[in-house]
Amino acid sequence: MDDKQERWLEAELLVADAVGDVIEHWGFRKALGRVWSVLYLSDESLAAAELAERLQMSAGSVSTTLTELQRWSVVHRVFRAGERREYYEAETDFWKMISKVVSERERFVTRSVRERLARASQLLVGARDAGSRARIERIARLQSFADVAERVIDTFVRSGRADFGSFSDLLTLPRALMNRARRSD
Amino acid sequence: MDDKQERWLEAELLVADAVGDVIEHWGFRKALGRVWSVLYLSDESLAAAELAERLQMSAGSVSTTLTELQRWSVVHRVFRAGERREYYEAETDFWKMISKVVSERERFVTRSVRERLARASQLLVGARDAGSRARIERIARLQSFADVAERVIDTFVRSGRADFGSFSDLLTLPRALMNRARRSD
DNA sequence: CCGAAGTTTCAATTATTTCTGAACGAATTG
DNA sequence: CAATTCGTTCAGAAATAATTGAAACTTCGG
Repeated sequence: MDDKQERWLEAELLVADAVGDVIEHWGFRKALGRVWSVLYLSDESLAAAELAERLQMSAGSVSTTLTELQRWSVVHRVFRAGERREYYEAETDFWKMISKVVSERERFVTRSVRERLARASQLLVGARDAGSRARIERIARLQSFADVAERVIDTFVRSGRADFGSFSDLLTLPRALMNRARRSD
Repeated sequence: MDDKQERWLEAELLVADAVGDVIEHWGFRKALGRVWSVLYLSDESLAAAELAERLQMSAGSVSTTLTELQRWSVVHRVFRAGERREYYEAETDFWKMISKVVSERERFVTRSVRERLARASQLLVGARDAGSRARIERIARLQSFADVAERVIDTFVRSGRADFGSFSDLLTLPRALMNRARRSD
């Protein structure tokens, strides 16, 4: 029945857009979620052209999106004997997806931020007055925060478990160093 | 010494931009991280004008940014007796910040996505052929994924601990329902 | 080798996000 | 109550990001 087909296409889009919105909320392009969804919902692997058709995207955009999804190990290319085109299927191990994404984001913190904090700290060495000491201390806090964050995320990626308990007071300065007006709300 | 002051300004910007980049990587505006940093590094609470000055932002943009930071409970307004202007200070309990953000993002999944998945599922009820059944099953998987995700995130927000072990095979379909070409890479 | 089919790349366009600056409003003071 | 100081808002400007469409490439069969 044709009615059935039509309903299915509507349902597919509904799901694709929902997933697209979720991952957009987590900082990715909506298209990534939409393409993954169609692949996930499909019985069999699909070629780029079919994705473009179903999601009303251009060939270029589908290509870009598939490349990115593969970079995140969230979609895989599959080989079909005798077929010229390339087919794709969705990764279904969600843990793989999460851990890949998280560790990727972690790498950024590690590499780039660390050295900038260190450089900032360098700029202040030798200063002896109270103000400077307090500033040095605060930068040091951010650095140890980066350390802890890296450890926690690392453990998370490895084991699937995370404990953020140690984060609470990492940034809070000892009373002695504080000199603030009282909070109003 | 003026040299000291200059170095400090440079260090401050270095830190602010580093933090800005991090939080940008996690899906927020860079300005949020920059403003939070300057507040965190400061001895005392600061007024909007000082933030604008130090970060070279317009008054409007500082105002918007501070409002958003407060919405996330990441910056607080403080009252200074006898002063007309409003002053701000950084929240230093990082756990508060994380949990607020995560629970906010969770809310989105809960509200909007659930009903769309349900609607998609509705569209397919009654279909008896194998293809339709498989599709219904896959949508059901996404739904239970949403359930589990919500539980895990909820626990995380409450306890600071998360265990993603249960995620691995949630989306994977039973062999019987699969009909795919073999993976090529 | 040629041509067809499929894919990637990229400059140009379009859409979206963010920021600015000026106007408005509220609060405070002389 | 006029003048001043802050803060917010918002229309338009500027900056970024995503998408298209077409050209360039790649692969493969003949």
